[in-house]
Amino acid sequence: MKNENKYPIKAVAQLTGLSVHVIRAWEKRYNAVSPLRTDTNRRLYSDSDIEKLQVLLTLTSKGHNIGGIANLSISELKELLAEQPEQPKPSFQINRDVNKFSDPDTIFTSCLKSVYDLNIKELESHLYQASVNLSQPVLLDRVIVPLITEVGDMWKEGEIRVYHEHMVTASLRSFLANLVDSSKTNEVAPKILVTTPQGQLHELGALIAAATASSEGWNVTYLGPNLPAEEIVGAAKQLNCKAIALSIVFPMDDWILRKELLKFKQILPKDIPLLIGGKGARGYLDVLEDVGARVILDISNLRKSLSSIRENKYN
Amino acid sequence: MKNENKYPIKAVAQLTGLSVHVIRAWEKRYNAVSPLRTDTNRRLYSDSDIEKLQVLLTLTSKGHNIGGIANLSISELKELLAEQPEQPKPSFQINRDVNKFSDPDTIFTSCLKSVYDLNIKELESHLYQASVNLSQPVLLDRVIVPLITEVGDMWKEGEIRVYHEHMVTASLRSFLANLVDSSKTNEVAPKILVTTPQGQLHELGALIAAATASSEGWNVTYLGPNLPAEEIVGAAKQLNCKAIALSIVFPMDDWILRKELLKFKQILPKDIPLLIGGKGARGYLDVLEDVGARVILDISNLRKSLSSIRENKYN
DNA sequence: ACTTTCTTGTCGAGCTTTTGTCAAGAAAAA
DNA sequence: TTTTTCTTGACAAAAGCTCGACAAGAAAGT
Repeated sequence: MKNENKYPIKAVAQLTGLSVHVIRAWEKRYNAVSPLRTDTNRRLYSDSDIEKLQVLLTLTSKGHNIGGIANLSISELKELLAEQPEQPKPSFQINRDVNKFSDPDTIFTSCLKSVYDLNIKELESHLYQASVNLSQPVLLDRVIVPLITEVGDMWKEGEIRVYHEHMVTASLRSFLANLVDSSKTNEVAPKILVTTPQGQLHELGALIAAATASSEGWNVTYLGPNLPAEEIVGAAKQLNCKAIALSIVFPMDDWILRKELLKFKQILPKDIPLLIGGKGARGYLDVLEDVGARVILDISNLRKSLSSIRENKYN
Repeated sequence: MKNENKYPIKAVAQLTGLSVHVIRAWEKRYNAVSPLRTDTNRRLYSDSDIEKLQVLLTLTSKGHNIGGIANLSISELKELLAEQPEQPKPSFQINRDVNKFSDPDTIFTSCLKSVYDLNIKELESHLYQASVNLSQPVLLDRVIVPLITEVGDMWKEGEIRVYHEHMVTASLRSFLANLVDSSKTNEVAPKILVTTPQGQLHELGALIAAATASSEGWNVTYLGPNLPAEEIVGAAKQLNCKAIALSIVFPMDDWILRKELLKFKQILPKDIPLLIGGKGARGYLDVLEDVGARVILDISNLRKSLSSIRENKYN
């Protein structure tokens, strides 16, 4: 285990979106984390410290009070995160059509079945039902994201083939793109640029971010995947964007992406915050800290960051 | 026995959708649940508490009165759930008024202007107008294809930047995807698989093909770009497709693509015609002939091929 | 048909607990 | 020098608790 404790408190604040005051308060009052100290008493946070803080932030936004969960271990916290209190689902078939249209878990299961069956039309109709009957947060959190995760897992496990995954992607992509542009354009709304860095071909994460920002009232410009840093910054400048959101899903140790991300340090104006999310984001904590980006853990986190940016409270 | 009670009331409210007031009222008036209390009198709910509240909510929304069912046990409630079906689903259509912009060339020029101005919303609104006022063939032939060509040219000439092209692509992509799925599925219609071969990331051509096939009455399965030959054939077989359409735009002398295309010779069943179009197709005439593919030069060509396949006149 | 009663979601007042924020003064780093 | 960080103590907003009230709608009685 390579224990690299290297982040000063300000970097942690930058990455997580917490304020330095809160970080210290959580440590003092609840022993949430125990960062190492330098000889001169400065705190030095490790990657796992950051991860724990991030999970705590997520859970608090889900309604947990910090005092009650701060002293739990990371694994316990993740259990809480994963836990979706079960909707009643006995194995009887009668139950199926009771709340078929308004229960996110049921819809999710239906979608998954459509994927297995390679039935695109059915999948799309389920998604359409979902978009009518569920709020956008619920739709994203309980249906779309689990679906993407599950399909990704099945693909890794070899349970489905590449074309299954492509099919779902194509379908979800057009569905999510609709969620974005269906919201009305407000001319005074702040603009945000959403895309993925060069080399990152998977765009579902970016689309989810775009849909979220859109539902939060932002004026979203979605550029599709795989765009070089210079282009991203160029577009952001020209469009006068208030923020940039990127999604990274490919796992760590990709030095090309590392290099690509580092470019932002040179060319990104200080006043444009950079939000980076996606499964792969955590593998690049060091670089992200370097470029002053904020790591986004999940959707609620993204919402929070967006609204804080909007109110100019950004750090 | 674990630490079962872990949800504060706020989390329960978010999870169930009930307001905190209602949760407390149900407890006080009907003893619906009996959450534990912390030392400081805060409520802590268990998973089963949450489950019960969820069931109660479902039942009340179906007409049961809370006072009558709140004190039942979970198992009794679940029995109640296993009753009465339901199915209301009104659908309505909005009728747009006819617009004066019905000339394809005018619309095309407007679109191009929007691209120059980097005004995505305007572009999308023009496209929407076009889809309302023009027939699909005209829309594709006179607006979409010229637009893509023109943008591609501008990009080559250096008149626009990469992000411009991305922007247009993203916009067109979602627009075209809509054209595809908006057509109703006919169960007896022949199926066609549309995608691009591995290495080909540009998908607009494929989307145009998909939209065309769709308007020709085919049942289109669009798999997005960049799929290996084995997967393409695998999907076509599983879906029992009557044809496969691929789009190639990247120019010649790509030996990887050459190799990829040659694979089809081995694995493609004889009875599935392979249609290959796009700007790049010409660069691979030799290979395509070898695989027995049909080269598609333009949209009308595609239409013709599709209808001949449909009537089994192919070969 | 018209009251009267019951049911039930919502709200506010007053109080306590939790939690984010800040200031001040000192020390370390840049 | 200027910025960052540290600790401590304090403050105030947010959120939880109880009790009570109110109003719209359903049910029941006349």
